[in-house]
Amino acid sequence: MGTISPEKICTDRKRAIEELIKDRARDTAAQLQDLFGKPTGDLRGPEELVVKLLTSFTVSLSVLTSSCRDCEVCQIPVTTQVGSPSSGESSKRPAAKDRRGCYKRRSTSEIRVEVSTASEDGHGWRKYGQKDILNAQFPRCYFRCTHKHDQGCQATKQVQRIQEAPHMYRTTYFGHHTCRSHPLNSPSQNPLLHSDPLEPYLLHFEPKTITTEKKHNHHLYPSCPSSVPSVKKECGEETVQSNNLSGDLPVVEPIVWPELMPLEYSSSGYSTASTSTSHGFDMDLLLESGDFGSDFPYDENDFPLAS
DNA sequence: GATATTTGACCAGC
DNA sequence: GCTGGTCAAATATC
Repeated sequence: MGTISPEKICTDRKRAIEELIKDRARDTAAQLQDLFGKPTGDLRGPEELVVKLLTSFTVSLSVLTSSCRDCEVCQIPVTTQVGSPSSGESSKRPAAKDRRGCYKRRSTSEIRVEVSTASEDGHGWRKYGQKDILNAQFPRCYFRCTHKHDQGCQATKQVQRIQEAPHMYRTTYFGHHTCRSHPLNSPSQNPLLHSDPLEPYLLHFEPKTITTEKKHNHHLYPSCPSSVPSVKKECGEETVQSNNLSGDLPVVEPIVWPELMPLEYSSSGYSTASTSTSHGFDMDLLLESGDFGSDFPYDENDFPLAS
């Protein structure tokens, strides 16, 4: 009988990782968790099972990714160098009358994927596009760093609502911030920027302290609230950082958008619906190291910002 | 008036 | 040829 080649093993492992990472098992568990949305301190029955399930995913991912870390096949997190630092979008523009669409498409840059329920990452993002994606129910929004021009920051991100879990958003970060728009951008100051590549795979459960001061973003910027609050602020003055993934970080202002939690939140606070407690699990799956946050590519009526 | 968002157009890659 | 990513003019908001 033939033996299974290492490549085959790695391929299978990769598939397993993808199954865990992508929309299926993890999001299903997340949906279950969301259905329960119970406080952290009193887990019983189904709620506890959900937490255990999510924890199992975390452990599985860690095992799978650690067992073959150096294999190319298993390199789910794509962290390759860009061919040239001069690969700016304007480096290869033809002298056309209309430069629209004339750009240098990013080849492969540092990619980080995050799935979270809400909030932002403290960076200033400017939306530069939106596309309807084939076979996707929701459009994909494209953001670039606000400091792209003034500081040459090449960080971009894509935000897309997860079809199977509409209350969650998949944020894909490309590149990293070279601007100084946020103190947490520094690994030494950001406990999330672990040196261990496995750390980002952890599912983060955190007690979310709900405040009622979440109006300003949503009301001022109903379309893409998370992309905006910090836009007009100077570097280092970011104060809104709701997607706090670590208990070490101060919860400045947890943001829960009404459309995300329609049964729980009202303008005056939270009702006593099933997930209305002042504490709840905020599951964030960091699939790659580094940044964190997501966006809300929907308007105040919860309609996709499609054309 | 300045800045951000929307949206159609264009191009790269498959 | 199709799809996704980006640009930039038009528009909206502050």
